[in-house]
Amino acid sequence: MPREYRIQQHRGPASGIDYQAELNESQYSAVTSPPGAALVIAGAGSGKTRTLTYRVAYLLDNGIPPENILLLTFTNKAAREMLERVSALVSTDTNRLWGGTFHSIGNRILRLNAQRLGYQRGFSIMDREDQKDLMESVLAGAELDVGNYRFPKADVLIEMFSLALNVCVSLHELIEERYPYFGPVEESIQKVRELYERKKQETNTMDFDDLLVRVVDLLRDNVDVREYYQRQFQFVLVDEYQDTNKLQCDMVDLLCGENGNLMVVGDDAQSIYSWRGADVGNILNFQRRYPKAKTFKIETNYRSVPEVLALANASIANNSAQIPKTLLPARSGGKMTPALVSVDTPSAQAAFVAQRILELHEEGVELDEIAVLYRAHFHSLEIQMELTSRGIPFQITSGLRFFEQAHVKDVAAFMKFAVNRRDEVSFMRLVRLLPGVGNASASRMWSAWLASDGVKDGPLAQKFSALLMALPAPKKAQETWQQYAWTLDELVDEVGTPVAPASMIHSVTEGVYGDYMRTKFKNAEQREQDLDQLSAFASRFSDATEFLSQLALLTGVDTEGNQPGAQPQEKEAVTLTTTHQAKGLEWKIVFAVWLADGMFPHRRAIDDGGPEALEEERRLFYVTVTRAKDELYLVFPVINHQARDGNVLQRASRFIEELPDELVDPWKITAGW
DNA sequence: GTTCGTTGCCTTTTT
DNA sequence: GGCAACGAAC
Repeated sequence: MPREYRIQQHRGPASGIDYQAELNESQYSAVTSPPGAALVIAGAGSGKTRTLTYRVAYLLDNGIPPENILLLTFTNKAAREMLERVSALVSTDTNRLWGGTFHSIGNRILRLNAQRLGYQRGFSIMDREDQKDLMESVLAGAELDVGNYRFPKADVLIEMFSLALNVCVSLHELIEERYPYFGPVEESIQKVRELYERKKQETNTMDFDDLLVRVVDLLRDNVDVREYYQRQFQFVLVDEYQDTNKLQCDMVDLLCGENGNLMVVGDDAQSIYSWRGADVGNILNFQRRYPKAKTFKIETNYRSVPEVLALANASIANNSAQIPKTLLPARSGGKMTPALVSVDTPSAQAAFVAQRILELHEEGVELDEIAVLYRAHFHSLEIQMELTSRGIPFQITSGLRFFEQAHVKDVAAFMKFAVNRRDEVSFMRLVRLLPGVGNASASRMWSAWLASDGVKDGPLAQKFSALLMALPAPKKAQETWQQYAWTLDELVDEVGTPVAPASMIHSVTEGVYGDYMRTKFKNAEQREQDLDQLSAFASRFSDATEFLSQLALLTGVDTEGNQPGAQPQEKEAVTLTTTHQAKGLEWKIVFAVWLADGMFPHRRAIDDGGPEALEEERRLFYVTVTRAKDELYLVFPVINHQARDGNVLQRASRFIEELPDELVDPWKITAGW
C-alpha cells in the first residue's frame, strides 16, 4: 500500500517576516489576533508603535488591500513614521493606505463629500490664528450689550466653543461647569457662537473642530455614507487611544461600525491631554462598548534601564485611577541611578545641563541621543542661550510653528483668497499689509468686495485687477494696491482657476511681498529663505487647495520632512522639547529641567485643578522620565528670579519629594559655574 | 476718525 | 513676541 504523503504548502507571509521571532509573546498575539475589536494596553517603552506597525504589515501580508486599512494617529509625524516602517517591512504600496491624524482623515473624507455638504467650491481650513481673526471680526460686528460684566476675549471664546464640541456637551453645561463667572453673559456668548458659525458658512471656511464635527455628523446622518466607509475600512487601527476625546471616539466608532475590526493601542498612564478634552474613559470603558473585544497587555519595557523604570513605576503608583500594570524591565542596569540635581538658579541649571552634555559627548554619546524636556516652552529660554553660547547644536520644537510665522501666513493669505474669494480673513490680512490701511479701511474694502461680482462662485467675472481696483482703497495705498491686484491676476488663469501653488508663491514674493518684507523685517533674508523652502514644499503639489489644507494641518517645526521643505538634518543636535511633544519618542540621555513645585506640577494644577489635574501632571512626569533609555537627570533650580516678587525660593517638585530616597542619587553641585 | 509706533506687562500644554 | 493702552501724526 503506497504511503500517503501530502506536501504541506508553505503559507508563510509574502514579506518573509518571521512574526513569532521578531515579537514577544504578547505582541505576537496582538499582532496576529483574528478580526474583531481588540484593546492593546501597552506600558511605556513596551513597543506600542512596533505592535501597531507589525499589525499593519501582518494585515497586508494576509492580502488585505492597503486602501481598506485606516490608521489613525495624533500627529502627522507618528503616521508618517509608522507608514515608513511598514514600507520597510512589506513591499505593498503604503501610499494607498489611509493613514493620518484624525484631522487629516476628517479633511479627506469631507473633501470627498464636499458637494453633498453644500460646499460647491470646496472649503478652506483656518488655523488658530485665522480663527481668532474671524472671531474678532464677529465680535466687532456683534453689537453685544453686556453691561458691566466682563466678556470673554476671542481666544477664550474659541477655546470654550472648541471644548464644548470636543467633549460633546452643550455650551450651557460647559459654562456652568468650567466658566461659571461667564454665566451672566451666557446669552451673548450663545449669540456670538451663532454668528461665528454663520460666518464660517458665509466665508467657506472650516476650523479644526469642524473637520471632526462635520465628519461625525455626516456619518451619523447618512446611512449610505456611513455604510460606504464601514465597508471600505475593513480594519481600523488607532494609536495613543488614551488621548482621544468624545468626538474622536465617536468618529472611530462610526467609521468602523459595531462589528468592525478595530484595534486600539494605548496606555492610560500616559493620558496627558485631558485639558483639551481627552477622556481616559474611552480606553477604560472600551471593553464595555465592545463586549467581544479582546484585551492584550504588553508589560515588558524594552526602553529603559531598571533604575529609570523603578522610578517611573514608583511615581505613577501614587495615582489612584489607573489600570493596574506591572512594567518589567527587559534590560539590565547597574550603571547609574537617576540623578537628582538641585542647582541655585535657572542659569546654573542651564550651565549644568550644557556642561554635562559636553562631557557625555566627549564620552562618545551622540548629540541626537540627548534631550532636554520641560513643562512649558519658556522653560527652555536659559538653556537655549547657554547652548548657543557654548556652540552646542540643538533643535527645538518651538511654540511657534513654521506656517504660523507672519511671512508664511501673509503669502498664504494671497493664495487662500485667490482660491476662495469669500475668505474674509485672508482678504483682511492682505489688505492690511497696505500702507495706510488698518481695520477700518479694510472693512470698507471687504464690504465693497462682497457687493461686487468678484465674490460670486464660478468663473471670475473679470480680471482680479479690474474688480479689485474698484474697491475703495485709501489714497496712500493706491499705488501698492494696484500691484497687489496685478499679482492676484497671476495667481489664477483666465476663468479664475488657481495655478500651481509653487508658481503662486513665486508670483507673490516676486510681485509684491519681497519688497514688503525688506522694508518691514530686519531678518528679511532669513524669511526669504523660508519662503523658498515653502515653495520647494509646494512644488510637490499641483493643486493649490490641497497644498493649503496640508499647510494648515501640518504640525510643528520638529524633525526633517515634517517642516515644509526642511532639509534633512545633517548635523547631529541635542533635542529641546516639551514633554507633550515628546510623546512616543526616546533618548539615551534625558534631562528633565525646572522640576520645581509650581513649575512642574504647574501652579494652576496645584491651586485650582483638583486631584484629577494633579494626577494628570503626574502622568506627564511619568511620560517625561520614561523617555530615558540609559541616564536620567532630574534638575531643579532653588532660586527663581521673578519680575514681580524678586527672588523666590522654590521647593523640589512634589513628584520628586514623594519618591523613595533610594531611587534617586542626589548630586552635589559645587560653585564655580 | 484712523493709522501706527511706543511702552509696559505677561507668558501651559496643541490637532 | 503678543496684547492693551496711549498718544502723535495724518
